[in-house]
Amino acid sequence: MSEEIRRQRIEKIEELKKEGIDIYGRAFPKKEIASIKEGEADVKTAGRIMAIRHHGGSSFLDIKDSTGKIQIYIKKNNISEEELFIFKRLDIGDIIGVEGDVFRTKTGELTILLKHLTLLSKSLNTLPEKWHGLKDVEIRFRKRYLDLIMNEEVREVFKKRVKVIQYIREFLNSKGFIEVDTPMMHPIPGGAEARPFITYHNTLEMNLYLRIAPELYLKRLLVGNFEKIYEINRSFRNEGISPLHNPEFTMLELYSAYGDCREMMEITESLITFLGEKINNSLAMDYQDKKIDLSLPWKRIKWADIFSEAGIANWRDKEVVLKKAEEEGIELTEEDKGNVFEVLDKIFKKKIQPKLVNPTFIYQYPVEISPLAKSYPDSVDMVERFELFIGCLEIANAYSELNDPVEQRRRFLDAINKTTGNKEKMVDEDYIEALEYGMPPAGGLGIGIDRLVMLLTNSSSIREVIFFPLLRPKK
RNA sequence: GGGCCGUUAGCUCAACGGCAGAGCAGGGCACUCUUAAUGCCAAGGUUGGAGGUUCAAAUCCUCCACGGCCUACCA
Repeated sequence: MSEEIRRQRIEKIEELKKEGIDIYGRAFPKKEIASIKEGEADVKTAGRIMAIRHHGGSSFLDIKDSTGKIQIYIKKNNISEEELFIFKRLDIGDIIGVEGDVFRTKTGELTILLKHLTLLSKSLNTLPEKWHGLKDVEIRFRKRYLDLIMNEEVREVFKKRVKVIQYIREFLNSKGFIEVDTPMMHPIPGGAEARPFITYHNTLEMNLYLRIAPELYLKRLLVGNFEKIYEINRSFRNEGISPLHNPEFTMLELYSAYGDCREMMEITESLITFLGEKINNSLAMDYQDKKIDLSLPWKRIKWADIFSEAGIANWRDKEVVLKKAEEEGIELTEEDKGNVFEVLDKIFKKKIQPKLVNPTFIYQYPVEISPLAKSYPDSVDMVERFELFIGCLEIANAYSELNDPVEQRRRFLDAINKTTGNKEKMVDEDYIEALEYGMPPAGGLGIGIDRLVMLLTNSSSIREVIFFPLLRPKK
C-alpha cells in the first residue's frame, strides 16, 4: 500500500510539473501562525497540512508551523484555475504558503479565507494517523521529525530543553562567567572515571579519545588566568545505555578561580531554583510519581552521616559494610568485595538514592573516590566535594579543585595501581605540568544537562530529552 | 552481558490453533461554515526474519534481528 500511495503521489507531482508548477517552492516570507489575529487582511503565512476536510464546493485545511495551527477555508470559485489545480492535488503532509483574510467561522475557529495558494513542498510519504498520532517508541526515536510533527508534548519537552540551556547561559553570563570551548578529542582521556571512545588521526598517526569530561582542559584555562569560565557541550562515555545513560551527553562544567566547593553549592542552588522558576514558573514540581519542592534551603548531609543513618556507624569498617550489603540482598562480585567503596556505592544506589526526592547535597567525600578534589585542611582523608540529588537523580557534582601538582600525580598513580580493567588510563603529565606553573585555588561544578532537563520536563528516560538518542541501526 | 515483555496494512489497534479484521490515512462519487466532518463504493497484508510441531500457525516451540523495561556495567 505504501508503494501504491507513493505511486499516486508521484503521479500528482508529474501532473503539477507538466503545468510548470514549482513543486518544492522558494523563499516565502510569512507571518508566524501564532501571531495571526482576527480581522487581518491579506495575511501571508505557511505551514504543513495536518488535515483536509472537503465539503462540496468548500474545503477546510489545518496547517501547522512551529508556533501553532490555523484553519484555512477554501471556496473553490474564489481562487484561480491554477491554484485550484494545485489544491486538488494537495495531500496531508504537504507544505503550503497561503494568503487571505482572517475571520472566525460560526463555530468560532480562527480561519484564513484563502485568496492565494503556493505549493512549497510536496510530501511522498503519509504522516502517522491524525487521532492516535505516533506512539511506537522505536519509530519516535528513529524518525524524531515525525515525533516532533505529530506529538505536541514532545515539542514542548525539546523547547524546554532549549530554554534550559539558554537560561543557564543567561544566568552564568550575568554572574561574570564566560563561555569557552575546549577540545573534544583528547590524546589522553581524563577528568572522570569512564571508558572512552577511541578514534584515529591519519596524518598524526595517533589514537585520540573522545573526551569523557572537559575538566582537565578547563583547569588548564584557570592556569592561563581565565578565572570564571564554563563550557556546555558534549562528553562521550563508552559504557552501557540505559534510561539514564546515553553514550553522548551534555554537561555543564563551571570553574571559579579563588572560589571553592561552598561557592559552588550556592551557585547550584541559585541556578537550579532560577531554572525552576523560568521553566515551570514554580519551585514545586512533579517528577514521575514524586512531589518535589525546590524551595531553599536544601538539605545538606555529610557522606559519612548518610551511611551511619543507614546503620553503618563506621564506613571504614569493611566487615560491617559487607554485612550490611548482605542484609540488603545486594549482589557482590569478588572484585566488589575487595573494594569497600564499590560496596558502599551499591548500598547507596539501592538503599539511599531512591529516598533522595527533595534536593539534597551530600558532601565531604573520601579522597579515594575523588582524585581531583582538594582535601580538608584538618583531614587529608576527606575532600571538599558534594553531589546533588533531586528526584532520586544525580544532578550535580562539585568540589574544591586540587591544585597541588605533586599530590595530583600521586593520586593519578594511585588510581592506576588500583584499577586493573581500565587500560586507557594514563597519567596526563601535560596537565600536571600545567599545575606546576600554579593554578589558583578554585571551585568547580559539573551538571548533567540531560538529567536536569528530564527533571524539569518530568521525563522518565534520557532518550526523551535527546533529539536523536543512539540506537542500533535498523536493517 | 542476563531476565521479562513487545513486533499484525503507511499509522493506531483487533483476531490468541480453524477463511487476517476495523478505524484513520490513501483512491472514486456526493455535499459551499467543516473541524476525529458525514454518507456510499472500491482497494490495501511475505502477521519482524529463518526453521520446527500440526490435517491446519499471526496464534505453540527453537533460533535470529530490532525495541522497551528491569538488572549488570557506568556517574
